[in-house]
Amino acid sequence: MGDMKTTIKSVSIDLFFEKGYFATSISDIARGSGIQKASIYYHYASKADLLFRIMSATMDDLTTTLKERLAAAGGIEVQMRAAVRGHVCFHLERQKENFIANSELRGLSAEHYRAIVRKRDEYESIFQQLIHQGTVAGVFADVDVKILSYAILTLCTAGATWYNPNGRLTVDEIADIYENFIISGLKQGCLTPLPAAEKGIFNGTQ
Amino acid sequence: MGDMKTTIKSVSIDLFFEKGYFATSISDIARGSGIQKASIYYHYASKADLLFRIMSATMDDLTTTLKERLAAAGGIEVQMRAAVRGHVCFHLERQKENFIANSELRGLSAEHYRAIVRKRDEYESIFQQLIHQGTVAGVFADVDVKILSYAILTLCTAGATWYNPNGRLTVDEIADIYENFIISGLKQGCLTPLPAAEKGIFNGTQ
DNA sequence: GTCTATACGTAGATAGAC
DNA sequence: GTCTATCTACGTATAGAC
Repeated sequence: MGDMKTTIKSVSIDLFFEKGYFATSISDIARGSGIQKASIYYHYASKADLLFRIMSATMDDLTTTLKERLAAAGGIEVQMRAAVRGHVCFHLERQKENFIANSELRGLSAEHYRAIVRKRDEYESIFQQLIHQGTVAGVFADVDVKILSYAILTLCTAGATWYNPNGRLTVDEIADIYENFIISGLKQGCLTPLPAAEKGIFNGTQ
Repeated sequence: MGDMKTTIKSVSIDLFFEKGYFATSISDIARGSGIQKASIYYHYASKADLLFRIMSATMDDLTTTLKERLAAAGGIEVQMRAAVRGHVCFHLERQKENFIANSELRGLSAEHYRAIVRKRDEYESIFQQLIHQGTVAGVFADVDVKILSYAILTLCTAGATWYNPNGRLTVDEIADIYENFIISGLKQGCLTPLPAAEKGIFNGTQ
């Protein structure tokens, strides 16, 4: 946090989150950082460069966190719970960067855009593998993998839009709610009974 | 579609969706409409005025659609299914306007912002009432009404981000998937057994 | 209703002194 | 590393002719 390069990045995150990338000017960032706007260009090549570095670091950390959590979890349901919890917590704890990473893709150049989308796709594919394995194993209902992965991820990601750090619930409490909601949605226990062989018993409903 | 005022609005929806509100200039809109940029101001007071009219009309239509669907449905689960289906279909069928309405709030003036948020709150409260009624009646598990309403709405809304009209699935197929996922998530049949008095039987799982 | 012309501000970025 | 000064381009919006 000490050096100016870090300060500029930190100020940019705050401003991009509050006002949006396009509405934030280099002058705004300079003012927030306590320097003249020309000095920004000593540390960063352009405004788009700043945006890309923020997004790129966020995506890298997100995937690293997920892989760590999955390595420590065994069994498909437990892994999916860990993945969902990790996704929610990461997005709420680093709300601003995640909000930016999900809403300012249009500020990127073509190459940078591709780089970020590649990272996002890699992250999504981990969730898709988990869902696929769960359906094959009969732990989850026979759901559409692609649509459900988008649903689960955007659902949790949206938390970064409305989350209030001073609000009624803690990050862990919100993660609990999402975890149960999503696992129930994947199992669909009250809608379609799972094969008797898998569950041992039929679900009474329906 | 015949008059210039409608053309300008339609072109603006396309451009705001593709490039974003801030990245779209009045010159872009004029070029797309086949007139000079000064002529835009004969029809609309400002760029922000255009944005507000697009958002406002979209929100009004959204709420009207929901109320119509609910009036035709009986029973809490059936009503929730109708509400979810309506929300999904509206967002996919009018993808561009809905994407704009959910991502460009920062382009609005303070008063216009308040007006749109008021409309959104009214819409959300209908969902919150449904969830609350469902939990009281025991049709749904004892879930957190606020968080679940945000979850359900943002989940479906996000469809407008990734939906491809030429993609693998139809709007109705996607609506089916979302409906089952959400109803399962609200019932949580495979996680927490509902009160025996309400269901008549216990759910076998757990 | 649509045009041409233009006012006026501010944007991102660079040059070169210190 | 940070500054002052400046370039160049483009933004929204208006004035006034037709």
